[in-house]
Amino acid sequence: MPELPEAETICRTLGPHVEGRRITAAKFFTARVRLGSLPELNGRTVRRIHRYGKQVVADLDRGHLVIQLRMTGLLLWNRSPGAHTRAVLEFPHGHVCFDDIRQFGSIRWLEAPPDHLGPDPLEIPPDAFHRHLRRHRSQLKRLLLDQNCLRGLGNIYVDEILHRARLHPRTRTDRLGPARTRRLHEAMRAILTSAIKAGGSSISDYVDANGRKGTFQLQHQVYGKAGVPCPRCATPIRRILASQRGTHYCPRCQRM
DNA sequence: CTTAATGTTCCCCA
DNA sequence: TTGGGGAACATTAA
Repeated sequence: MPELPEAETICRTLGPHVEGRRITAAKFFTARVRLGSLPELNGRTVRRIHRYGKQVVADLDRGHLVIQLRMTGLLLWNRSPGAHTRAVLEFPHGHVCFDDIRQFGSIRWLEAPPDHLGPDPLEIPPDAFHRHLRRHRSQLKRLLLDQNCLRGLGNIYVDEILHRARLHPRTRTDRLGPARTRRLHEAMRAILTSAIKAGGSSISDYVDANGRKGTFQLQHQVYGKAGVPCPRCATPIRRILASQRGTHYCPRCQRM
């Protein structure tokens, strides 16, 4: 579920509950949720909650807990554990449940903070973004989804960003000129900041750490809207497969 | 019963 | 070496 705006929203809603607090117990209910070996967490203090791309990172007094939410992961403050609860972190004043229906998510421990992925879409300047994309010659959608190229974008937001930028998902990145890259950069910033402001997109079951849904799905222009008239030109939105993902775009506004 | 789902990794081929 | 296709992971809902 979480892409950059959802991960950001989870951090903003979870941070105030646990930052500066001491972990009193860590419980894991499935083997696959732990990626690698974790040190003793009991007694460790959570210094800060922040995101790295789509991942939620808890800085501890030593080391970092990195939580990959993948498709269905959720971090929930003070909710009773259920059938899909894979791990629980306990504090003196409450607990965090890591719920994950599909079990693709994971929790791992790193001595040093993660730094292996591409730049953050909200931090990269327009000119660097242009040079960055020009270095590859793949389909635009594929490249934007590649976390090694850019960290944080996922299927929903790439479709929304490409529609706003009026770019076809199969555009070759090596044929993007400065004007179109600039448009893409502007669209990326605009969509992501609006989505964060709206608390993310709740399509199926995403909620923030307090259990609240986001509202950005109400502003979606193309994602999940195959056959619906394009808000800009009324041409029916088309759904194709690009980079193995369902891809929604306007065949008239977004030409190659 | 089949298909698709907000993600990532790995294997294979050109 | 680079890019792209497909499978795999596990679960639910339409």
